[in-house]
Amino acid sequence: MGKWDSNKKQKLEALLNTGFELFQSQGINKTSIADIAEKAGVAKGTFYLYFKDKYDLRNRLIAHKSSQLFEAAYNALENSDIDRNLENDLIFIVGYILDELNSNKPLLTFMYKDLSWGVFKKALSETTIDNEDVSFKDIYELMVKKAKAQIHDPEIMLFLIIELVGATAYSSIIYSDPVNLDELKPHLYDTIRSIVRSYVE
Amino acid sequence: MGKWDSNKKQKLEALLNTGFELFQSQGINKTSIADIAEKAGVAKGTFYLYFKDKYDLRNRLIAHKSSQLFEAAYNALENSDIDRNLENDLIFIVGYILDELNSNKPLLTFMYKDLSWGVFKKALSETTIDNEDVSFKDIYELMVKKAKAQIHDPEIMLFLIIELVGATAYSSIIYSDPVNLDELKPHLYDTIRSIVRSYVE
Amino acid sequence: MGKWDSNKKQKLEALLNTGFELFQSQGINKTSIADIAEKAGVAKGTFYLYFKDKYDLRNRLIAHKSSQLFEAAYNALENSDIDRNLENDLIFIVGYILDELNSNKPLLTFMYKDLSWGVFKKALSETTIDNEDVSFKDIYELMVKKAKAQIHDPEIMLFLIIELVGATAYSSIIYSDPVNLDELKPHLYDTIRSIVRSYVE
Amino acid sequence: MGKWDSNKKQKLEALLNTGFELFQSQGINKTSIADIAEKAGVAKGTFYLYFKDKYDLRNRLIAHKSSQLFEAAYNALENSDIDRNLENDLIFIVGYILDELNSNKPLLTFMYKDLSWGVFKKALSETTIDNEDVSFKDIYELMVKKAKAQIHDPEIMLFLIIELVGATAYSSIIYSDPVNLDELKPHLYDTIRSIVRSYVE
DNA sequence: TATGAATGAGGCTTCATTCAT
DNA sequence: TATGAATGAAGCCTCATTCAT
Repeated sequence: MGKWDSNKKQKLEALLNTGFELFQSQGINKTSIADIAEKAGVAKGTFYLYFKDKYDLRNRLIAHKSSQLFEAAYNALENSDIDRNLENDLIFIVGYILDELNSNKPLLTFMYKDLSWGVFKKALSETTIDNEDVSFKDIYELMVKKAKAQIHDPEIMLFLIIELVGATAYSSIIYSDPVNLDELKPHLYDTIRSIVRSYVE
Repeated sequence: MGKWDSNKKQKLEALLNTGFELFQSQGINKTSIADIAEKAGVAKGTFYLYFKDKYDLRNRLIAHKSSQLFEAAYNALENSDIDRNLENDLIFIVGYILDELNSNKPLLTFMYKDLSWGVFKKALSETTIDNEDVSFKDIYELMVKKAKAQIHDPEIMLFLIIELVGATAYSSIIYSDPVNLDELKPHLYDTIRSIVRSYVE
Repeated sequence: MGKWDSNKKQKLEALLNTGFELFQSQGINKTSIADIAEKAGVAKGTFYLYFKDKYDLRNRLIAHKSSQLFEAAYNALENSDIDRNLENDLIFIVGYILDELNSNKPLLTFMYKDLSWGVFKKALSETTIDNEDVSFKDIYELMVKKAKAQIHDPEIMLFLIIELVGATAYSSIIYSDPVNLDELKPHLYDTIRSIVRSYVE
Repeated sequence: MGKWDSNKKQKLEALLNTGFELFQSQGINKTSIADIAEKAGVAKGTFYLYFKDKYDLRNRLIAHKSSQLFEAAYNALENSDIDRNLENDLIFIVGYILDELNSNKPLLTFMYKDLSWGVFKKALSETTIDNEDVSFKDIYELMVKKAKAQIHDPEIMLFLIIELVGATAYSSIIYSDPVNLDELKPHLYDTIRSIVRSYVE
């Protein structure tokens, strides 16, 4: 990789990092492209060489960060010594992600706003930098396949779980409303178990 | 009521209606206060006599519209001949609201963005214009009380159901992703039944 | 005086007092008529029954306050035991007013902005509430007449002194630039004495 | 100098000139940034690339114009054949400036409003474009040094003279109150001579 | 006299985007 | 690729003033 290319990559990295920082801390509406460019140390015009507009940047960031989160959760699962089965695996992953978001509320806020299943699915299919061969989608498929029992409609099952967790977690973590995360967890885990069981043939 | 008071009420109504229309059709970001005022036939300054800013208007509209929706759903339930019990009642209400939102997608879009459980709870406590004595909160409490079995943590149960339905419905109705509403319904109803059952003591 | 009239007078008083307060604390540009009316406890429209606009109110206040200041200075002079002659009298009055303004900087700021000799002369001719027969103009004329020597062009002499004192005092009291009030005083007094002497025939 | 730099300078010049014109003719309160930009032939946003707000522009203009005025007065003095000494020099300069302001009342109005000794001192230290090495401050110091007698507190002496002249000139030129400029001059000159003499050791 | 809702012109400022360099 | 001056539309909001009551 020539010096030129690495320089180019540096600017892209700087824009991504700065964008993430600012979106997290101030929200996307209050972050201007001028802010991002200045803080990233590049000219305003340069921004447009890499992104269509700030929403383009945001979408890329959401996909990337979600993907990273699932990746980390899965790695933790692999290194854990819990009793492995579909229910437990899903709950471990949910728990990991909830704890992560709870300790990084700006990240939660950033990811949640305008988050759509579409963006999400894209993120789940995305292969992360560290593990270039496997996406969470692949992993989930594997988990389903390995399950002792047959699961019907696994995608819808995942959809229900993710939306349920996402929506309740946001309210719980950000507003502690109607209960805080620790109080929410048992309810959530019970519900997830119910959902999984109802998809077992 | 003096000539002024009625005039005042008219302007307020005009602003509310116009705001709702424009937020629905263009989204809040692309709707300017100037647009609202002009279309409502009042001066720009008049807007500020009634609302702090456009987010204030939006919050009031969301609360109002949500409240109306629940009210209508409950009225329909009362006039229906289904076998009445907590599970059936909740599913009827969810179904009614989903159909309503499915046939009025702009309303769904409008209500869902930045919808928080907090705003929602406020809406649920709000007494509608038509039925000045009862809020959905009251109704829900009654439904719980009437249930044959004891329900523990009814508020959390409602929270789980509402967030689950809200999040999945949005994706399903707006993007038909991962499935369309008709395909989603049975999954959703099963899940709701599971949830309710797990809260029965 | 009927209740009606006294009520009327009360509103006027309230507007004058509130206007003075707000002009002093925030400046005239940042004070709106709405502010004044609200704080004075009257309706906005009422303001226009008493004043043409806020500049009208300001001019009346400046004239009134200046007049009061000179009145107070003169009263102090009368009760003092200094060696009475034109030079000493003027310096006493100047000193009194400077000390007053130094301890009430908002008053100085308020009076100085846009203060014109025209407004001032009007103020000097105004008879104050407490002493309804005599204005400072009368007093000054008396002082000049009583002087042992003849003074030519007494009005111009007063003009020079007032403008000199006003302009230097403002800079000195507000900014301590180029020197603070205590350092300025001897210079000012010397200059005033020089001026007076040059008007003695 | 690149094409851009020269372009930049042109825009700045245009804004300065237009701002001066409009402030002079309409006053700063009635001059909007939109007016200035439009008349200068630049976009409204461009204004903000050069100035923080219109008061920033005004301050820069006052400093610049004052500086120019003193420069011109000093040049005239150098080319005159009066009997040179501190008193005469100062009176020559005062006279020159008074005549200048008398024949350019809008300039006087513009410079006088909110003029502070602070702004002024800055202007006096400013080196003008034409004569890049010498400021009026330097010149004044030279004049004082060259004086046959020792002058104590020369800065305060200048302060007294400038404030006296400024304040009286304004009233006299703009309102002919209490006398017009020609009538005022001898009084002013006498007073200046008195002041100077009182600072001679 | 007194009110205060309504007006709507007009100010300030931001910022995404372009384009000449 | 990279720059950043310039643009100008667009937004928000304030506020003096009017006028029906």
